Amino acid sequence: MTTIREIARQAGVSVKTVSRVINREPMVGEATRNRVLAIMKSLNYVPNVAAQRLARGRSQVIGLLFQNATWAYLHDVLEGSLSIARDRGYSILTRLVDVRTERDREELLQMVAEQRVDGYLFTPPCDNAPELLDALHQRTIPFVRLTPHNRELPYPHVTASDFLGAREITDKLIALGHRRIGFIMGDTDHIASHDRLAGYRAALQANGLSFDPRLVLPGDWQFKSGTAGGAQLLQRRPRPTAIFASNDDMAAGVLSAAHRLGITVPAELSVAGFDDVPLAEQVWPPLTTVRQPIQQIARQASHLLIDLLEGKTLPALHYEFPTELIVRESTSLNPEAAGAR
Amino acid sequence: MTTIREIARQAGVSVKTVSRVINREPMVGEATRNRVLAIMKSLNYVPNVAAQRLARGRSQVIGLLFQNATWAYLHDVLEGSLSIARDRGYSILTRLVDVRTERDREELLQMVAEQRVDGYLFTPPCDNAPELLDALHQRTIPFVRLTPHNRELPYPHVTASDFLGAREITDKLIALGHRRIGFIMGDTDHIASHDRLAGYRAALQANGLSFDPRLVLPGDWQFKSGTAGGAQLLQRRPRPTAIFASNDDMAAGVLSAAHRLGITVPAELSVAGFDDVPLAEQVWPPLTTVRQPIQQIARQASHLLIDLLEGKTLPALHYEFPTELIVRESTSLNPEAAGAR
DNA sequence: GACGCGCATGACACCGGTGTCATAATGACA
DNA sequence: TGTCATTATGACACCGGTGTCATGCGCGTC
Repeated sequence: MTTIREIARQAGVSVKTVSRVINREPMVGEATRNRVLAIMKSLNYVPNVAAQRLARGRSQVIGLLFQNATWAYLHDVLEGSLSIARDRGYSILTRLVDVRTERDREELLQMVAEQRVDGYLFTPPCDNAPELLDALHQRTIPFVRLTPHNRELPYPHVTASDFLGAREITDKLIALGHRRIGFIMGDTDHIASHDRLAGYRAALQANGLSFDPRLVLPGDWQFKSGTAGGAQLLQRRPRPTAIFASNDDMAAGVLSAAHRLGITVPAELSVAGFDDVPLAEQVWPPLTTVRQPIQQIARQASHLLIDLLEGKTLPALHYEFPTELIVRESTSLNPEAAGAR
Repeated sequence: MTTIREIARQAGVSVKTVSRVINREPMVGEATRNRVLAIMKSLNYVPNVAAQRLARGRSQVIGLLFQNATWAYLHDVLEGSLSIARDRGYSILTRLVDVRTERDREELLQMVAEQRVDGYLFTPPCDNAPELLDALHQRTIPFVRLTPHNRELPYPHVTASDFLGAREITDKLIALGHRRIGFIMGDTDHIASHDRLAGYRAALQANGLSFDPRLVLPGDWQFKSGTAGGAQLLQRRPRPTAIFASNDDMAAGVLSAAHRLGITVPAELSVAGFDDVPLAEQVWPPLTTVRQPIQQIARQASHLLIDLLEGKTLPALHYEFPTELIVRESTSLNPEAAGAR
């Protein structure tokens, strides 16, 4: 492996000058720079990052934390953050953690002490540990949360507009003539659950429909809670003609429940989800849902984190991106409404 | 941050002795070791990995490469490799690459030159680049492939027994009385596709059934090719009473095709998949499939890679793990056979 | 009592960069 | 022509560990 000293020797300059060229520092003469660059290229030189890290006292590594996020979500997060990190000279260290355990929380702090990572990107549900966030903040370890559970904390985060997305898809169901629309909630300690419920309620109200609490069932984002909630809602009399589940996994559960009860979708029941994960297209019938711009969110979050790592101050703490309504075959005109016309 | 010198000073020993304690080297007196450990603990000392890496000339980081693997797969790979890496003092650097591009291939080599990573774990389809593997081998950069496309190359890999798994699930369908069993293949330049087909054929032969090439359709692992292949198979007369798709995504596609044609599963058609991804449980009806021990494979691969990194030679190049048959509701007795009894 | 040996420890160079500060060269300006 | 700011460059310590080799010591052996 060729070193900076070898380059310096061949170029007839000091190692510091080579270092300046490597780091694109301004105070280097045009001719010198070109000479050094040429030699670096001819020798196939690449700087040793371990040495850079030691000398700089920074690792230029971002820790990306996740636990059990859906994998489509993780994919988009990786895709987005890796591209930004690469552009800005950082690496991504993926870490599977359980922030509820003291052990993992300790380890995250230690990773920084060891100079393995400089800062963290949190994906849900990892961000759901205020004591950890406080500890990080106290040690001035930068971090950014993506689509966090809790939006009240005074720490930076980037998210999608759950409220508007939910309102839009509920509006759509209402526009299709549905009046009795079931709702299955996400995990209650995830703020998005409440926002999506609020969006649902806002749409009802805006359309002059009354909110019926019996049509709202709890869930936990998992497929099984969709099956259970769906089965329960479909026993209500009069039966809801549409069900909006707070995510696609649960919506797929609703489809299963409907199949099991012999109820055809969308003829007898419209089903809507949220997130637009690949599953949404792979169930029968494909789900009408709401797409979140996860890659965009991840890119923005990465930029923010790197800005923080480089000592900049952020113009704002919280960033919100709009969602997109995706209409597929799991929803249709309410037959009752069609008949009443 | 406290350094090794501070520890040495307080313990009244040389930095080298502290270094020995840190690295659990043998030649340290019992009393000295305990004294040093106590001081390290009291000062909350953690060694600086950047310094270690520089001094040792190794990064203790494993690059985990992937492209568009299914995310359940990636999850298990991460879960498995992270746990081993953690135990053995390594980190995992996740990397999204497209090995077909010269640029990404260059970058992988550069990452090693920069001492960012010491070796690589390849997940499909990333391993499908012989020129890259050769280049790595030539530079003696260790790597291990997980469930690789090509098993002929003389490089280490860990995989599951596609052949046996496919034979077992086909056996199961035959045991249920099916005689006309459609088959949808995976991507043909993936060796697993051929192994699964071979398993299917072996089961037919072992049961005295003749192989009918008209019942075998091409596919590419994607959901859509399952839809297409399923639709085509279901137009054959006499119609197959069962379809074995080479992975769960395509099997889900077959389910969709059946739904669209009004064919009920499993009453009129049994459907089987392969891989047991979460999707398998989330479609209707839940899929009978074959589970690969991905976490186990990932753990084994990580061990092998770290052994290589630490200069050991492997007892064998290729490792194969058995699969597990998972029976769910997408398969049932062949009604024709039941009637014929 | 001299010798050899195994164990415990330390001195010191070294890994390959970066940061700080000094210095030389150049040009503008009084 | 002297002064001073500006630009370009270099010397050298330093980051925080590890590897190599030398050394000291206690003890069994002849």
